Amino acid sequence: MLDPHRLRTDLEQVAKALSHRGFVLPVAVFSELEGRRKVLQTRTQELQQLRNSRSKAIGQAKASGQDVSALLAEVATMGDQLKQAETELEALQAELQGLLAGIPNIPADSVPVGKGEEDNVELRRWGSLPTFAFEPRDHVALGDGNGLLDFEVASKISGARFSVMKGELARLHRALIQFMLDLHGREHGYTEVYVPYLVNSDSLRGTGQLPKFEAELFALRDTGQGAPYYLIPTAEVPVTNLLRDVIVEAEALPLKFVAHTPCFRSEAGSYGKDTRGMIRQHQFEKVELVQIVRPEQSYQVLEQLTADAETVLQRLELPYRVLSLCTGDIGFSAAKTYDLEVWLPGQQKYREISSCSNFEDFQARRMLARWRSPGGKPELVHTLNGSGLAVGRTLVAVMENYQDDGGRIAVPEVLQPYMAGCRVIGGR
RNA sequence: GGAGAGGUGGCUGAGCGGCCGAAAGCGGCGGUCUUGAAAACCGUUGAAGGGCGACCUUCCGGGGGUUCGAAUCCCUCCCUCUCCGCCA
Repeated sequence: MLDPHRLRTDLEQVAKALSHRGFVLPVAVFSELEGRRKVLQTRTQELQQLRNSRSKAIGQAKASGQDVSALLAEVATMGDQLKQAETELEALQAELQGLLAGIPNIPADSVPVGKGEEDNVELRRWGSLPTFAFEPRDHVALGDGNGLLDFEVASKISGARFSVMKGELARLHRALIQFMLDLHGREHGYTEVYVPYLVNSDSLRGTGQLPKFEAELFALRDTGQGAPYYLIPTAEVPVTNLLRDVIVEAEALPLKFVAHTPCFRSEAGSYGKDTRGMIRQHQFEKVELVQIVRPEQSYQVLEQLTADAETVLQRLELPYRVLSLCTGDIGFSAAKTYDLEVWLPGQQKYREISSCSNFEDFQARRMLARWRSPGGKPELVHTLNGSGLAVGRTLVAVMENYQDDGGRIAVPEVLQPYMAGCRVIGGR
């Protein structure tokens, strides 16, 4: 959520900044609502003040034994007036809140201006692309038919966009998770957390998935009482919400968390996209990095967090590149985002494997996550997160980059300790 | 699932329908004292919103109701704890 005060005082500038990401701020609607809000709020508060002072007078008169019938008569019609004003104000504020909740974050100044994917700026590349003396297979060809990957049985059990991994491949997948958790936990100083995979709507509002992106979520059938649960689309939701409605002491910052969770996405609107293989699934594993920091440090931390994610690819010796997403391509809540894209020989393309973002105070304002600043006053923290990494896609990258002409897959050196020394899997 | 107890400020914990944004203690901050620190003593200390401002409004788990007036009474939901049952 943007700062409502800024929206009131600097509407044109905000609208301009948002136009860079292709968002049209309904300026006229907003200022009209805001104008009415101001009048109505003032009036409501005046009525409340009057009621409070009259009620107090009645109390005092009663206490001193005076007759209060005159005072009561005076106040008789006030209740309805006040109730009406309060109801109107509430409706108006709900409308404003709804509008506000649908406004995306303002891109940082350093974000390249552009319309979409094609305008993202490549910052650097790491590693050299593997060369093969044969036509490299994609991960489906490498895993299907030899018992490692089974999409048919997955679709029988569940449907499209699910997969079943077996044997050494399932183990390699698990090894990746352990490796990533250990790297970030032991070497990068993140605290490992285990969190719920089902969350309430407040949590999703806090990180910005609701109200705008409900269609991308899986909701559990309402059990009849209370609000429904949602399956998390990313660990970012439960982990960042650890700080919801919390004021942390300055010394406690930065808070660094790493969590491994499954992620569930409906992938609405991506029909026909990446239908082959396990690139785009309804269920996948991810190791997520989350940091809660002082505002003045967040951009420095974004670089560090991105570097932490890059380390995973470097240790796995997977070639990748880093993009700075342009204003037209960054996510709803983000002020700035770096994407890591790994090289997939089977597609002869770089594909997204991590997304590292600084949300500044956008999420913090929604969830009221604050820290006690040196002045003693609570201030909003800045929140960041990044995949470190998407496990399913990392597995795909390992399979495709480490294949040999027999369709076997070499186990990256750093994973071998997690595989009981196993050095090669698969083949037929 | 059954029975009971409870949710109040950073924490613990009081709170006859009006003098309660809320006692007291702890913690925090400032000061006195001290070479310095501790102790002691004095003062101060919740959050959100509106207004240039004096100031005003809202908030005692969430929502609804009764009342001129609700932390306090009623309804409802959620959560926590204890016991029993069941269960990985």
